[in-house]
Amino acid sequence: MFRVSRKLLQDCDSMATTADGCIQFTRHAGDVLLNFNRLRSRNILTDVTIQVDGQHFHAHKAVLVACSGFFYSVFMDPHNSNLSAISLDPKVDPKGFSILLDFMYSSCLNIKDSLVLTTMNTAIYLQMEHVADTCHRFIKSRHPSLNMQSEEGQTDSPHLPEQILAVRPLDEKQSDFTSATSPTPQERRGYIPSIFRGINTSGSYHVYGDHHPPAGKAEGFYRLSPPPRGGALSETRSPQVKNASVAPSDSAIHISHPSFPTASTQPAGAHGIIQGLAAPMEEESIQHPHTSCIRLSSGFSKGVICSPQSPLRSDCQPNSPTESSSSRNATMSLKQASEYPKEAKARNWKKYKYIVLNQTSSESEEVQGGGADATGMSPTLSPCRTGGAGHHTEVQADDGASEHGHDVSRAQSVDSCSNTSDHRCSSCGCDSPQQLDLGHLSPGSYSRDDTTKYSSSSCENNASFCNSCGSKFTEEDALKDHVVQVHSDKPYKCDCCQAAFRYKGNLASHKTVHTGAKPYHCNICGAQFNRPANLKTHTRIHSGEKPYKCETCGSRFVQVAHLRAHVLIHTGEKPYPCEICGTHFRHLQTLKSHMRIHTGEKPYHCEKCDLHFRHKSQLRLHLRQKHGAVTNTKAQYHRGSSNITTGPTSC
DNA sequence: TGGTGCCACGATTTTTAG
DNA sequence: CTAAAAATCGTGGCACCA
Repeated sequence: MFRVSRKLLQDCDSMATTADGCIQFTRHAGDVLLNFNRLRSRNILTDVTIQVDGQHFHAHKAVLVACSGFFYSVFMDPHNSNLSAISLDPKVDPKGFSILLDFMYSSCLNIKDSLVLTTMNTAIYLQMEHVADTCHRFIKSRHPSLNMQSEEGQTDSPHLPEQILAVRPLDEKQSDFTSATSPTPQERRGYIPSIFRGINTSGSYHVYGDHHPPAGKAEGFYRLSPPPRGGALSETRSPQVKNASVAPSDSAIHISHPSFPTASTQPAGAHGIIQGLAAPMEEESIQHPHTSCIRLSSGFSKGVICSPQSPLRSDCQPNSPTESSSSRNATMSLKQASEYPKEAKARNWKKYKYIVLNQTSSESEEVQGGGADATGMSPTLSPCRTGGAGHHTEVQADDGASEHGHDVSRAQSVDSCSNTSDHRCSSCGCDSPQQLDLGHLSPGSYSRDDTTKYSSSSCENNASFCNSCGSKFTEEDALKDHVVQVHSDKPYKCDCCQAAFRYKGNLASHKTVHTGAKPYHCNICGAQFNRPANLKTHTRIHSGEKPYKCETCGSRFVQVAHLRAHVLIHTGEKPYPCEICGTHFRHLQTLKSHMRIHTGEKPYHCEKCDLHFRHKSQLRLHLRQKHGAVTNTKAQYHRGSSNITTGPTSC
């Protein structure tokens, strides 16, 4: 250990010091889980397949064991440690399992009214009591009349224990599944979650870590019998619960991992969200000394739901992650996001890291478009996903409270799970379900869009004010004109086309492209370039300089973009999907070429043979083989001057 | 001016169809 | 087995942005 200066901590915003001076990387845990989820999404290093009602889920045993007592029991058995696949009883709802699997990897539990019972029962089955407990409280909070009756009913349910973890041999006809014996009822009884004993505030959750499910063969499948669909609760639930299951509006529960700066948001009336403490606690929130309190956002309920304590575990089993007990980390992380130093090398590393551990294509798009890494803030992304769809969370990097001028309480992330954000001005009370009114933002905290930058509509009256000079306008158009004429941040305009640029250099570059001038010459080959930077890159061809090295294989590249494309080989990522046939490609160009299969386009034509080819390389090969054509090599031509030109080609 | 995303080329390899 | 088709991947250059 060593002590660090305040300056260092300021520079390294993801760090914090403990009392003994230990450097704590506050985002580390979150990053690790996020990366695990990315690995899972790309099926990298997953070591087990869980089959649920015909659907297959790939996962990492370590994560499963860390989060589920059930999986802990399965995989910690030395006889089962090599299991590569497990089949749950088909009665297990794959949707419920998917939700819980997503929770394991993201710390966000996203459930819907229609699935809350399924989710709860699956959680019971997987021995994720705290999740089941939360589901139960969720139901109860929506339907207080449910009260304890059903809980007691569950407690007394004579068949429940056996149903919760009924491990039985797979049907003999499925030969690829190994058989397994069932635990004794006494063993199973230990799995009864506390919710069936009522809301347990004593923390006396049952220890299940000492239980081991029956051992199957070392390799093969387990088949496991879950509680009956709908679970015991559904059998004894009150009419209110029935109503809850068909409630028209879905609700989402977000349980924030302490390491994740996730803040759930919700529109009034649309989603009920049990929100972690990423956002500052509101007045209705209560910090219980022994429990982590999660706020039930307005529009859903005004109540406070106290998250359950983590169930006790055996000595060797890790506790499952529970809800956030503090918003400190989350708040800090988001603040860090907005203040993260834009040091070039750091950005490069984050970019590289993003590539190496990027998600699926859809996620990739979200990251790029949603700014996951405009500043490389991947750790600030909420990993909340729904149904394995890989939704991302956009982080509102700017600090609402500081920018607003009022006491703005708003969620700090726009969560795709709820697809909304909760922006509320506590001063004037205005509510913006979509986005915090830019008019509340002070100059300098705006988007790059000129029109939205200054256009504002005060919550206090109908007048609009220029945030730059304070001028008042009664009409939005007048304000916009004022902004463009007076405060445009792109003052450099092209005389020819009126294109505007923020920087003088950009305008100069732009003019060079309209003139076509290429004043920069390569002294070795004479190649001409319009930009010194392009010439500099070009000269690497001659010097052999390849500054960008792949840390995996050691390959070196002239351009960092080439390295980025290259590392996809190692990650296995194919971020370009064909929307028609679903085939994924590693390179955009390949996808474009592939799309010609669907369009039937064959743009490359041999006039001598009247043959059409889909790919230029096909035509080239044809020309060589059939007509003895000699095409220019890359080194012999420059674009536009060769006999193989961009676009459709004929011989 | 550096960083970066994107486009495109072309050699090569892999897959598929006959 | 062979040819065609498709995919892979390294590479060079352009142009936008800050």
